[in-house]
Amino acid sequence: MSVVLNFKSHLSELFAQALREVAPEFANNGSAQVEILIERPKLASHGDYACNLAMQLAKALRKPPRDIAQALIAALPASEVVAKVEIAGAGFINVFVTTAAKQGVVRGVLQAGAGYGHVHLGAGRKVGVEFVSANPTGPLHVGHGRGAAVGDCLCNVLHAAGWNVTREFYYNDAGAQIDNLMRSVQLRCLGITPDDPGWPEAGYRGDYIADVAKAYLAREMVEADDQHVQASGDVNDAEAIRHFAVAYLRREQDLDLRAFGVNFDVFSLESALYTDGKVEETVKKLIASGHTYEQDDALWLRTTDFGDDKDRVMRKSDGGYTYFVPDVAYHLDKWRRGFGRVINEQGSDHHSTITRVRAGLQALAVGIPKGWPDYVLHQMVTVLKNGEEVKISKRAGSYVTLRDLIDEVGCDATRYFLAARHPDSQLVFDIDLAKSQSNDNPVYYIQYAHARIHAVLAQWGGDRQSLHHADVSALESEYETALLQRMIDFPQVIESAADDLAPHLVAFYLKDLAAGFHSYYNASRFLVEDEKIKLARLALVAAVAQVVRNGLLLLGVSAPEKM
RNA sequence: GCGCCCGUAGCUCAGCUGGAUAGAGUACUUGGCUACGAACCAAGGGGUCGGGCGUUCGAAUCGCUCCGGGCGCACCA
Repeated sequence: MSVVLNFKSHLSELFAQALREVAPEFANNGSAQVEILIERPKLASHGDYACNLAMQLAKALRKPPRDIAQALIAALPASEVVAKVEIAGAGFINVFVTTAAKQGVVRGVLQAGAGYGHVHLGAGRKVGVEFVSANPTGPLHVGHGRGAAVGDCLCNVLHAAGWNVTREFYYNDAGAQIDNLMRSVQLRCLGITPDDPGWPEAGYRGDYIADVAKAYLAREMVEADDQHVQASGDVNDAEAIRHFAVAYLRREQDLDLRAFGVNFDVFSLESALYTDGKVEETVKKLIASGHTYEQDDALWLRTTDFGDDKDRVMRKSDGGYTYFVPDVAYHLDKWRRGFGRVINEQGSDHHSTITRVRAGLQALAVGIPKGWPDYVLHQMVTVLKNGEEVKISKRAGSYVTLRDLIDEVGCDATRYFLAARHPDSQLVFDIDLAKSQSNDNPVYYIQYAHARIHAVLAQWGGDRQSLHHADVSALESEYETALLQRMIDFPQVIESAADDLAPHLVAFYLKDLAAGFHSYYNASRFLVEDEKIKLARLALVAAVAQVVRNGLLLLGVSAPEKM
């Protein structure tokens, strides 16, 4: 007998068959349609799975829902998985799954190991995920940290859901902000500080600018994976300063990201889009498309043809391009690299670019689908320190850097904090709370479950491989079946997180799983006399540890065996 | 003014492809280590799901509207 673990789809098929018998016109190839929804009830007394089919059909069939439920149950094909079926409430059909069927998950988890939970939604298709993409004009702050945590976790989840994921970082290393950066460093080289009257309004005021200037004057070398830049020390060489400052700050950002456990496959430079001629090419294509026009010495794109509320300038009257032109060129490049799907994770303050970029891509008329690319926008992070909000402004030099957070509250806790909330909700990061109560952080609660299990397994000292074939038929208690069911849910959590682009679901799932384990731990003993019971329980908790570990790795959080 | 997001327990947040008695953490009260890790567990109080109207057998969830908060509305990026 093959082991059924995806009870949801199994039950869905059973109900589809029953439906064909009871109301054929609503079945798959019938004229009317109804969705067969199998959900997990909140209360255990309502069974393991519930189906609301009867209530959906009641009106059309003009029969009481409970009568329809009765008929559906009568028509339900036999299954080894189903222990009991009940009608409840207004007409819910509650299904109880046999404990024996649930027990199969233990072997399933232990054999699949790190692969347990993986699903095939993506079918190996390519998806490009761009995230962080901070301007190389200063250190990464909390907001970037949220982008890094959410984006990286999303990538992990998509990978687990069967997508072929590429992580990409885009550097806006051209344009006006970089000019400001260059000028700020140059002034610092000349000994002018932000407090001096000659300091420009748009200049960057942070202390790190002085560090860059000092390094430049000292003719330091910036070494990183893809770049080696030697400072000339010449205060009058604007190009050399620009080049060095960008390289210096990119290196700092890379180091921060690495310390945060986030790695990218591809780094794209805005400046390269100019030097490679991709910006020019995009402009020519847009002009050829007929969606552009000249007005007031500027070149405009008629983005209103594609749903924008007003047209946008492409080439300014001073001859330079606006930001969104290289952005369109960049996305055209992504499309040509074969990404049928692209997800951009950004702060919600960038949401106005969405319409523009999509409009530009549509104007190109190269076959890019309308809603391409996808966006995940995280809301702003406000930071509390000493009970007061810290205003983040690069220019003012007021900062809470990602590096500070990693140093003060740790990488694991920071990642968990930033990834464990819905991207749509604003986030208050209370630094004092995160620091002072770091032991109450939910991430430790989850890690503790993992460590506890490993302590038990170490105490036992037996061959862990032997647990893969343990007889688990003794696992019948309330605690045990609850844990079995939670582990069965894991693949569906990954599926939902990938579908909804909502990595925080993994964090909440893990908290529930850990809670289930801690309750079990306090209510039971594992190293008991009875060999069969002992091995069954050890197999169960070993499987739980595996799922906890798999989930923590999705979040980019470590799964320590001791803490 | 227009667009996007949010408003759920004192606080921080889940739940939102409509489902049954709205959940967790924290804080507060009480109990549990001479047995595998107490960074844990068990029990208790705490709610007009921002307000109103509507759709529905059924609304925290969908629609409209009002109120409140965040972000964005450049020939900046």
